[in-house]
Formats: sequence, structure tokens, C-alpha cells
Amino acid sequence: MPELPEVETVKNELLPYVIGRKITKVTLLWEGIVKEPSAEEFRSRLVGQAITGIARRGKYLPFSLSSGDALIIHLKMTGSLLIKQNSAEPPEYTRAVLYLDNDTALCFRDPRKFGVMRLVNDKDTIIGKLGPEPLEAGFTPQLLAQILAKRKTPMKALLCEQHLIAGIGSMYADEALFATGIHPLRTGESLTQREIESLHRAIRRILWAAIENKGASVNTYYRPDGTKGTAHNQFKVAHRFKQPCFVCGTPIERIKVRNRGSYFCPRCQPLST
DNA sequence: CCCGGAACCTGAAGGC
DNA sequence: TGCCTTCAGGTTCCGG
Repeated sequence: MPELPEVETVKNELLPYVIGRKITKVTLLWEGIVKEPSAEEFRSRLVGQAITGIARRGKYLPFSLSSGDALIIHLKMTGSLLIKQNSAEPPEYTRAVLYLDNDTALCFRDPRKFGVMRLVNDKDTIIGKLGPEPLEAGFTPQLLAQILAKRKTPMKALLCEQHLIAGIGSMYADEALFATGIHPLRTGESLTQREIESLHRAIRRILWAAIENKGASVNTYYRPDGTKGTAHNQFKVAHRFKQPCFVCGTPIERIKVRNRGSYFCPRCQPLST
């Protein structure tokens, strides 16, 4: 599942293939992947434009174009952006192909059709509502304390809220909570100052380590060259249902928090002391 | 504004 | 073998 480290890896590894390249043709194999504008307008406004940059904001990938428009891609759960030879057949489940003027094709593969592309004048209407970037300097323990203060929502849900903190999803929320010994159902307001500082450090350390490992390939996440990341090899609790905790040996449990699977160690992450 | 739950979507895996 | 259920979860929308 692409979260901040996976999306950051996709951006970094896509950049050398696409920067400065002109889009020569757009093929939509499933038009529903384009949220706005219409499929027809999307194609005509994109063809002929050069890609001048790619950024990452939360889990969004804004591509800047020579026209001044922005192509904003969200991979959601199962999307991947793959670089192929433009003469090659696109991989199975490819929903859209951007052909570039260097003999390559950028394929948007997405088995579950959750992924989204938008072509917009102003990218801030989409990404402007996001919370702070957890790896930037402005994300301080004080800011995290402010975000969690007086909130009765479970910690697992709070960490996944994009308008509070941008880029964290289910896997890395589980990992950060385990590293801090916090049960996923603890409320935001129940955390002590000490726990908040520890959580702040854990979030940054875990996200940085996952970027160094090129993301986690739990299911269908692939890097642009088709290879997988290795960050999931570092997971302590995420997707380790019934397996022994590396710290105390207790079987990892799974509960639903806001309809999301949440993995945790019942002994290392007690709900009450 | 705060909070919780459903819907979207489909392949893989497990149970009977 | 084959059918049925569950699981995966980022985002958006709707309700109280």
C-alpha cells in the first residue's frame, strides 16, 4: 500500500525518466481513472506538454507541466507507476499510459481501480488541505501535541488522518504506535508529553528507514522499474497477525479501528496500565 | 468542528 | 472442485 515512503520512492525513481520529456500520446484503458476534467479534455490538454517536475505532498504526486497545469496522481491502495519501452505491451491491469518522447511509456497500473488522476490549474485546491509533512522541520513535538490535544479519537485513526498529518497510512501508523508502546485505541488526549515526544521520534525514524529501503511491498506496490521495496522486512507488527512479538513473544493481534485492520502487541501496547 | 461508519473496487486466500 | 466469505485500505461522503 503506497504511503509516504512508497510515494517518495516512486517520485525519486521516476524523475530521471520523465523530467523534461514531452508527452506524445495518452491512452486510457479505463476512463474512470481520470477524475477531472473529461477523458477527452484530459487527453488533449496533456498531449504536447513537457513534464517539468514531480513533487510529493502527503501521498499525492503533483507533476508540473510546461503549460502551467498540474497532473496530480494518487496511487491509493494498489496503484503503481511503471516505466516501460513504448513499444511494449502495457502490463495487466494498466489503466492509463502516457507515452513520452524518449521511447518510454509511463504505465499507471491499478488492479483495484482506486487510483486517481486529475489535471488541474491550481494544485493547491487538491493538496492544500493536507496537514504538515512529518519529515519536514516544521513537524515538531509541540505541533504533534497540538494535533492530538483534546481528541477522543483512537490514535490509530488520528495518525491516518491526512488533514492532521500528511502521508501516514495504516502500516506506518501501526509501526509507530508499537515503537512507542501505545495501544491503537488510546485516545489522542490520553497521551503524556513523554509519549508524544517518543511517538514523534518514532514516526520520523520509521518513515526515513522505509524510504532508505525503497518502500514496503506488502501487496502490489512496485517501484517504477518493476522491482519491490524491502521496508516490510523491518515491520515489527504490521501484517504479522498471530506471529510472535519480537520483543516479548506474545502473538500479534489484529483489531478493526475505524474499519482498518490494526496490528499490535497486546503486551507491549497495553490499553490501560 | 468532532467523530464514526459506509461506499468505492477486485484479486487472493481461507473455510466448508 | 467450487462456492462463499473475509481481507486489504486511502479517500470521500453522509449521518448524528
